[in-house]
Amino acid sequence: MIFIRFSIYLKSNPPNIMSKCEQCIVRQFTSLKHLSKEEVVRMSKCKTSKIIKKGDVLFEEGTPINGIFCIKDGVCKVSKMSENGRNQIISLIQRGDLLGERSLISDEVSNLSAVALNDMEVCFIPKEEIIRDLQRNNAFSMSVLRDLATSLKNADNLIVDMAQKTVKQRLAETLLYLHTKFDTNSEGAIDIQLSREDFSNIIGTATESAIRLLSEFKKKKIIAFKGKNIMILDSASLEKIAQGFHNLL
Amino acid sequence: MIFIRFSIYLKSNPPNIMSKCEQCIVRQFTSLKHLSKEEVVRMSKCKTSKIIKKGDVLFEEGTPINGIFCIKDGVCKVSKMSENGRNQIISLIQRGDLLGERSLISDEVSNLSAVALNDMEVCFIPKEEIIRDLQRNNAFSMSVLRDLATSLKNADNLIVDMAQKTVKQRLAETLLYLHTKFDTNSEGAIDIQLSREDFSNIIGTATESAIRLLSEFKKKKIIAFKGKNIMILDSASLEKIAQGFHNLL
DNA sequence: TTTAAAACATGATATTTATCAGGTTTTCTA
DNA sequence: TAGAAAACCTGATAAATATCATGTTTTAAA
Repeated sequence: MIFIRFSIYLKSNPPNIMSKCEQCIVRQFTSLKHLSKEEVVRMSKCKTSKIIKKGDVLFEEGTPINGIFCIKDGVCKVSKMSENGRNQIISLIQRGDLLGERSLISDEVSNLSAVALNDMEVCFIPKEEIIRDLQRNNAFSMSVLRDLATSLKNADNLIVDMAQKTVKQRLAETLLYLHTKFDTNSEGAIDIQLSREDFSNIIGTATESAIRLLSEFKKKKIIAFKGKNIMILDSASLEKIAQGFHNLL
Repeated sequence: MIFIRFSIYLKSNPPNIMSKCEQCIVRQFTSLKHLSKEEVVRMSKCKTSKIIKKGDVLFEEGTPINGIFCIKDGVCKVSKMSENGRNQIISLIQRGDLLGERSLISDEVSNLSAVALNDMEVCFIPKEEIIRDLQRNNAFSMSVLRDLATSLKNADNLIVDMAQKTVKQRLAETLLYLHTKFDTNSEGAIDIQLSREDFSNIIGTATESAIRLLSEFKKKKIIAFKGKNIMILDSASLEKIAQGFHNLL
């Protein structure tokens, strides 16, 4: 058992931290795949790799980022403080995602914070390098344009959900989203650990409300807890709840 | 009096509908200002101008747009249907804004609907033309990239507000936003007409709740109604309310 | 100009959600 | 490994908001 775990660890977390971008598989999942061979070599030379521990901050709202992060492994939550003093999680970012494009393009301090949800391996590419590539490589800038367009579409959907749906609907929606976005672990549970407070910060509610609703879903056998992870037992019910059929359950 | 009105009409609504992009002032407010002389001439030849009456639809959620709109005059509301069957207004678009970039870039049907709030004058530039310019003119594509980045930042802010703020806070926020975004008319009121239902669709609440809160603000002399338009009397109070100081008022 | 429809308004009530207050369990750290 | 801190949980209550019902005013259309 330990042996199996170890082999999985090796697979998703290659210890070769300072590997070159030329050979990096993760790059192929991102807009960076449109860079030319020379551009990749240049990038590889100026990039830095970092290990970020669970709970550590990648960057903080109001501070300059000065580059973009390419996520090689792990997951982080991206959030923003509300004037009410509560944190709102805007998105979850994982392996194969880029992070920080927006601030780089607008040349502004970050409007968001990013905190690791588990141990992460990320590469940081300095601003000048990316700006240079954006200005010279049209395939690359078009790809970034498409990424931003997708983010904007997702943001629009989130606005509507936040404005119109009940807390219960939003929780159901979130669970379904996690189910599709993240892998399933050996126990059949979603392979991401979110605290009850994280859940409340995703759906925009009081922590107690998130706890109560999760308990309710558990009692109704819609979800189950496998340690700190959640397993979806009845996604059909979750879909109905997300669409607003509360009373039928 | 009629004469004065007529002269204002001429100023903001030049009857020369089919004017050339080369001479169009509005183009200078948009990313289209980065196009070369030749590109502008090409665009001018393939663009179409339209008059859109108050209440008319520019495009509908789920349908292809096949180009972008450049707003020469008037205002429209951009909204999306929630699964709950209620409409959520995502943004208000006015003179000098472009509309439809996102769908064009992602090559998808629109995720949003746009409806005129007053009589509008818009130009429509077909997709092929814009895509061509995006691919060849880097200053232009970088500018569109910055536009999308700004939209994304605004969307993030809206998500947080919708998720964390009360309906009263959101209404105060909306009124302040309208005050900064739109001009003031001759009576000192905000020069845009939104129905109570529009307000409820902006802040994401029941129409009755929007009505009640607007009445409350009126009773407390924070706003006043000038016909169908709203005048801000006490923006300091609105700011406090938006930040969550409800009970002090 | 009359009439129908839409928009606006308000009260009563039900539902949803937050807050407060008090617990238990788990996790971290000295 | 003990003790502290964090996370989790539950009940009681208050506050915010939606819903329903009903009436008035304004707008648009015949």
